[in-house]
Amino acid sequence: MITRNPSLTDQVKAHLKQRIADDAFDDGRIPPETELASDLGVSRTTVRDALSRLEQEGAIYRRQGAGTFVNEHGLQIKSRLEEIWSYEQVLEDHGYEPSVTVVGETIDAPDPVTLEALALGPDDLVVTIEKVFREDDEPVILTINRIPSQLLVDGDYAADEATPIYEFIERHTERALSYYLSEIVPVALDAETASKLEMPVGTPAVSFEEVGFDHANDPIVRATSYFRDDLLRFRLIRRRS
Amino acid sequence: MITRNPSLTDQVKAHLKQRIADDAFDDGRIPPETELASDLGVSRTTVRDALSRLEQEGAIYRRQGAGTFVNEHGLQIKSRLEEIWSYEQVLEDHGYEPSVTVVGETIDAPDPVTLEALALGPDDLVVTIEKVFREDDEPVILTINRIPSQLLVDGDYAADEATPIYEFIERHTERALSYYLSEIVPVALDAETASKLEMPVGTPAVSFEEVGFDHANDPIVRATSYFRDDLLRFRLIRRRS
DNA sequence: AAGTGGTCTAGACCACTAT
DNA sequence: TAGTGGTCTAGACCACTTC
Repeated sequence: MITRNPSLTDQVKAHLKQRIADDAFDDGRIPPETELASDLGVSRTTVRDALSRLEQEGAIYRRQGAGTFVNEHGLQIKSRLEEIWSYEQVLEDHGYEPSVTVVGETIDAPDPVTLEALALGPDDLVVTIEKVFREDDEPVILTINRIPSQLLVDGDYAADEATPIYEFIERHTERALSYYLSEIVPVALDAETASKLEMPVGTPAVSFEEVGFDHANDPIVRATSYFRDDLLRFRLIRRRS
Repeated sequence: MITRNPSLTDQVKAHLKQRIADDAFDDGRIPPETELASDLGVSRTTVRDALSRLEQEGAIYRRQGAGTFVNEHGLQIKSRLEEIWSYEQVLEDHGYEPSVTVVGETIDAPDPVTLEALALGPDDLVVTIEKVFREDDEPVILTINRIPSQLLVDGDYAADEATPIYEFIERHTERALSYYLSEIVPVALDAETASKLEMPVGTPAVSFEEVGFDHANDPIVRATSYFRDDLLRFRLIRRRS
């Protein structure tokens, strides 16, 4: 059944992804774009948009003049770094069934980095929410989210703090997350973080330092996250720009 | 002067990028797509392709119904993680003038990880090239590249080892790099690596473990890289997929 | 209501690969 | 030479924001 929303491109992409997963293409060869277009009853442009996105994800590769092929190496990529939107989803993509625990919640004056990153005034307060994501009782991710308290128009947000942060923001503020600007920072786990992740103090870890912006391009959240490298490793594809 | 190659899309993208850098748009507002199209004498599709790529890079943001705007926060991104192609370019993007030193070159039997990653046979050998990238005498990056010796058809490659690896491969093999599949791995610098990067032993660092594939999707190089976090930090944009 | 970006079409022509 | 993916066009219609 072909409808709008999700877009035709998204439907074509999902369809092809399914057929790739089912190993439905002989020799890993995907049919020509014109054939896909007429088979699916859409324009070649729509097919090409879907194929471009699958290529970006590493699911296929294309060779001009030769054809389009399944990329068996791309299957290693469970979640693409630049498309991460919630850590719940990341863990699910890795085959985990995550549980989330709120391990801390405070309202305080912001630290200097947060004050600067969120462009706050001297008297503004921030709500800090600290969460641990676990798989089978093993902690995998620790996140610290800081949101200006003035944005939380709905005072009754405490019960909702375990929901994914983008959803929490949509529910309890009048903003919505558009994108994150992230830094990849290497750390040795300090005593407090190590204990929360149940790892030895000093274990090398990757952390993300990021600021989330809304649709008007205003900063609305600063997040810091730590990851257990033994349980979760980030992969990505790099191409010539 | 409008020609093909670079493509129209690339020319439009470069043109707009320049105007953004020159701060030529009042209030950060970029003209409507239809206006850009007629001004530049190209179709709206071409303009939209260019704008989409600039949005991906974080240079602009778009709001349906409202318009297209310069993203002042995007200027923080010197080089996008998923578009890195040579570390020379990364350092130049950060305003450095890098110099490259080959600090080691061997031909040996591959270690087990390399053997597996490059799908080698038991008797195959690999050429290992180790390089340090410096800025103003400070080491910033250490890379180790491993290439099957059988691919190096040209025996006289030794003098070329300081050139960027993708160029080295194009010159001295019959293959060309198409993309890398990369893992982000946290490490504490061991004695040898620390000494090459002139940092204390045990310093936390980000490293990349990656395999490069050619246009036929065969693995042709395995690379491991270490970065000085105090001199070079990777940034990226994360969006909803 | 007017104007913006988002999606989709049908078709042309080019560049490259296979045979 | 035939067939593939790559680029580009002109235009239609939709969804959303702004006034």
